[in-house]
Amino acid sequence: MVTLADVARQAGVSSATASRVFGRPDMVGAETRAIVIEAADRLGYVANSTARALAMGSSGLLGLVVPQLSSSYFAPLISAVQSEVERSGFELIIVDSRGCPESEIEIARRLRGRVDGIIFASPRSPGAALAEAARAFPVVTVNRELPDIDSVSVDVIAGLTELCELLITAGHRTIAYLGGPPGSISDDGRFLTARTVIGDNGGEVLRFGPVEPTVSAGAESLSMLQEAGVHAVIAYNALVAHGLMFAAATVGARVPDDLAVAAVDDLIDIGLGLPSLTAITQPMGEAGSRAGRMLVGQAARPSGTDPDTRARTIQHLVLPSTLVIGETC
Amino acid sequence: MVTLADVARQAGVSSATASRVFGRPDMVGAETRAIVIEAADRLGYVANSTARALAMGSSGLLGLVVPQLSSSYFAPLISAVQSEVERSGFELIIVDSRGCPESEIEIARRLRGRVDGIIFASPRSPGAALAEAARAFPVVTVNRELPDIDSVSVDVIAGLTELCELLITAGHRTIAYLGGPPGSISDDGRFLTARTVIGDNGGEVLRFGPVEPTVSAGAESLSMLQEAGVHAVIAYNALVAHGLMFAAATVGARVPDDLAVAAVDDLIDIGLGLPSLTAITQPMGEAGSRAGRMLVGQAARPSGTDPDTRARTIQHLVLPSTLVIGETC
DNA sequence: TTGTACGCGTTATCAT
DNA sequence: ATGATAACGCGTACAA
Repeated sequence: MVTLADVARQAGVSSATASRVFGRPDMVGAETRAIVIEAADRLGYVANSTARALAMGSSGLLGLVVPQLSSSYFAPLISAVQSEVERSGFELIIVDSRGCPESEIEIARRLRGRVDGIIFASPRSPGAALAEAARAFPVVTVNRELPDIDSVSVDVIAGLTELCELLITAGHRTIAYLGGPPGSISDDGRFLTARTVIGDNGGEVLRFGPVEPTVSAGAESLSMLQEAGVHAVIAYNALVAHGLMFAAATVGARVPDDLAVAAVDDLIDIGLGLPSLTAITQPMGEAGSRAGRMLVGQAARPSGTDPDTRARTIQHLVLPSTLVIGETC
Repeated sequence: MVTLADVARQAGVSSATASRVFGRPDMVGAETRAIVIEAADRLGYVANSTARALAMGSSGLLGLVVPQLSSSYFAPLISAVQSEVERSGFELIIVDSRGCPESEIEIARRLRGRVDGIIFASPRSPGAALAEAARAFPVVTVNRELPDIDSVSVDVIAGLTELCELLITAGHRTIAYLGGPPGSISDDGRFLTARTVIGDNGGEVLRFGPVEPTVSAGAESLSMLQEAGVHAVIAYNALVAHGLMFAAATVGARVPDDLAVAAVDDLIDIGLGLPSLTAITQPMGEAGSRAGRMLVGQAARPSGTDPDTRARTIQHLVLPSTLVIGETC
């Protein structure tokens, strides 16, 4: 490995000057700079980020913890966080907690002292554990508001309300809610919202599930809905909704005439590309870039900053979801 | 931040002893060990992995570069690599190259000096650039065999041959190949294999596409196939295949009677759960854990090891794909 | 078994 | 503008 000292020696300057060439280019004479750079890439010098991190007291590494890496829901978030973070000169380390609360905090412990901050996406851990982590380093949560932690969340309630009203307007009175996955914090909230809104409008909502958030689980659920005699369904998830539609198509049921289908999120952005579904589009990409920006803001702040100053300015950002009306409803 | 020195002072021992308690527990007296541990977690000591990395000359960090994070194809690979790597006490940093060759090597440059090794999954970069990276640190490629770099790849050719023979046996003579995505290295290979095998058996293969690897792109392609009068299609990808099937169901075309559908990979493992498709199952999870193991093996080797020793033992692991016969064919 | 002292590669302070 | 030097936190010969 070729070090800064090697470059300095080769260029005939001190290692301090060589260091400045890369860190503070303007603090060094134009010609010396040229010489050093020349020497550097002749020797193939690459800065050792570990040493730099130790000297500067920060690693330039940020963490993102998601419950499921392969989830279509988080894909745009992950992508956006990565863009945002790299744009600010940080590196991103993405970890999959596999939906397991204990592993979330286990991950936080492992990452401690290695990253400058962490984003927890839809964390399932107890708030206390997250707060504990937040005292160790900057933390931003997504879809989870905790008193002392910056957060950005998507307001599905608004879109869901709009959706329920749409269904009522369309004449539906009995509406199925097909929920999932088991253990999801947001599932209950969605059901309750639907029940309230629809109940207030003289309708009734039947809760089915929970089912796995997969196409086949959706397909298998169709008969259940048909037996219950429902003609409108709100699916937890676009995969489930498409399973329903797929099964409906194969048994000759018409959408939306025989069964109106809607979903709480869509899959347009993530390469599945099934646009005509009536769904609540959640701006996960936007959420990701906002969360990324918030974390960078915290992490970039000189570590000497008075902790109290940071504690007093907790942000809770809420992004609106929008109802996209397709042909399935 | 509480350092090892703090712990040592608190415990009344030297920092060397404190260090050994965590690194070489057996080299320290039982009671001193207890005291140090006591002091450590009373102070809430967490080892600074940056400093450790600098001192030991390795970071305990491995990198995984994928062309697309949200791809259902790579999801099981990513998951497996992560498991494997964590099992060996490493941390994994996952980066999305967005399918852009330049960004692959750009990433390699950025990660240099920060990670102990990298896995490139289905890299599109020129071989020379990858070889260059491989001289800087341990590298393993997936689905790309380069002379001097360890690799593990999945042999789709075998499964595809089998599939073609199946279609021929079923009586098909004119078979469509619906390819994509643009720029994929493997796409050409698949088409050529299909043409060769089917041609050898007196059949003919028509190439369509490339199309985006999405469900909707598949759905939109159906009419194209119907106009061409084909009754059997091999889709690049299971998403595309399901788009075709979805479109077929809605226009009343029967699968497999009117149109036999097969795909080169499936989506069973990744939460889409659509099992009845005839498809070539690629063991991406297995590939991931093997690649992870290979990289760990390289990275864990003491850095003082003679470079020549490592250079002479390049491994190219090839995993078989298997044809899974569903109802669509 | 334990302590002393040095090195890892870089940045930052303080001279010059 | 540049150079000497002290950190940064930890591992590890080497000595005791």
